[in-house]
Amino acid sequence: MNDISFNTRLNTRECGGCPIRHRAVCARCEPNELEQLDAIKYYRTFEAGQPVIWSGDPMEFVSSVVSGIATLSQTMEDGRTQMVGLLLPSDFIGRPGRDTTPFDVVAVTDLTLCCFRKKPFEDMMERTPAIGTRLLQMTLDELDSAREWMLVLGRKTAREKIASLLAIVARRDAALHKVPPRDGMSFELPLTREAMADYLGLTLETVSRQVSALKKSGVIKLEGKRRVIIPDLEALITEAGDDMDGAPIT
Amino acid sequence: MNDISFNTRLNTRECGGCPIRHRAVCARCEPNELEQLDAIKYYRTFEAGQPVIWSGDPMEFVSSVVSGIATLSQTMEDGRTQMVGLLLPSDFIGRPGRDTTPFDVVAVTDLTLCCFRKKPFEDMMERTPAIGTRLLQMTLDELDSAREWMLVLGRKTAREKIASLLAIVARRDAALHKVPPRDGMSFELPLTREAMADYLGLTLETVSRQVSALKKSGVIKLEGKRRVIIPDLEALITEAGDDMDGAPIT
DNA sequence: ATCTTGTCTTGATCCTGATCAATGATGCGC
DNA sequence: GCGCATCATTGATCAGGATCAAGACAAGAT
Repeated sequence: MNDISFNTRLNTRECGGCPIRHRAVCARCEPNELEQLDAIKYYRTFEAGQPVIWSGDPMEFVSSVVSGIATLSQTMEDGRTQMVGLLLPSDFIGRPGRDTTPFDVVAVTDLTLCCFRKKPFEDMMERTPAIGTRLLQMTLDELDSAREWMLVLGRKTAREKIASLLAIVARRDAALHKVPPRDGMSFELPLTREAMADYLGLTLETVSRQVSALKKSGVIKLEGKRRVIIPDLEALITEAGDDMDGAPIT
Repeated sequence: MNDISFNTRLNTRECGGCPIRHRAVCARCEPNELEQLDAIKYYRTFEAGQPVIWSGDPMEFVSSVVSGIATLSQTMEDGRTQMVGLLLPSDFIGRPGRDTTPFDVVAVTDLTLCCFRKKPFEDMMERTPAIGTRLLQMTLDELDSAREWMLVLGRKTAREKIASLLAIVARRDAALHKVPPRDGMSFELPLTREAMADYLGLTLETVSRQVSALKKSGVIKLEGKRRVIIPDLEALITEAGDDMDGAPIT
């Protein structure tokens, strides 16, 4: 793959799963009926670790993740925290119709968001029902994911939880590169042990132990601390306590 | 309150939170632009304990709960079960745009659903964007609730989980009767200990013990096994580990 | 080269909630 | 009334994961 084709792909790729299917980067693409939105859209970048918005803040924009990873989480007064969503490229952030943000959003890696000021976006939704329809589909998918995660949090063992997380990240990573997940695939795990613990309702020590245990039993291999290799995808999914069906490739 | 006024209220009340704000029972009400839906809507009743639909079944209708209570749940192959939603009157069941049902729906009490065949409902959604908008709002609310529940499942102790469940049912019960929740309120807990356990990711023994413990410390009172009295709402919410804000009255 | 700092691993011990088991209520059919 | 089924309570014991604590490892900073 040479530079030109790479750049071409980059420049013309769609803005992730943004409900408005505009182009993310290239200004030279063929016009479409939604280009008016260019007037109200802008990009914001955040460094790894930076908060994007806090729970309770006024919601001034909605956005979609262009690159990088963010987390959606809640914290109790005594400091216990639970991650409630992992935002990968193509995920949507925000709630048309609400004024305040319900959860904390934090950039895990360097992060680029494609933002729309909220009011113009809502006006646009009214004029273009297709946006609402698409947003409804995305929201329904997220609701299914959240509910599937409730099974993980409520009923799975620590080992199953880790395997579930790895299986999900593997699937999403594959989907991001538009290839089916396969045996032997590898991916960079974007989360620290602590972030994994927050996601899974565990402590970081337990996460570390169970990751080691999965490595020892050959279900996963590690390159360094973060790159994970999945020699046998079905084995991983079995460890997660899932069967092969279910689990859409989201 | 005499019989006539009671019947009048009953006959003209809206069909819960159904995205289509038609009248639930009365055929004599003033016509509105959505009455065409009467042609595609019908009612179904289920006895307590009956399944409404199983995960994976083809989805032939969408519906809204008119009366009674249903649960939305998932089960693993080995039998571990996690409830992922509690469907009270006004809740919507179904997924426009999807063909199969993602979770099991079971009637907990006797249940009446107001159903719409799925295809005509989808057509209607296309012609009437307001329905989609309303459905989007409802779905976003459900997503928030699901995410709040993830904190309960992932990070709260057994005692806090029980208190959280009681607080939620108390709030929803109050909302259903259109009164604010208040100290001294009481409600019929519609769930068995086992169903509570499935909702909270606990065993029924632990539920029983913690309910007893909350009773012993005076946070709740019981009349029989099922009727719960909340002498001090704030105390209950404190036991749940929440602060007073958050928690919309849904 | 050494010191920091952040991240991860591993060990020892404790405690919450699961599991196994027995016993009480309550309601229902006859 | 009695037997039976369902649901709930309570007790004894166990185990999975939390907690507390010590070190390992890598990447920068000085």
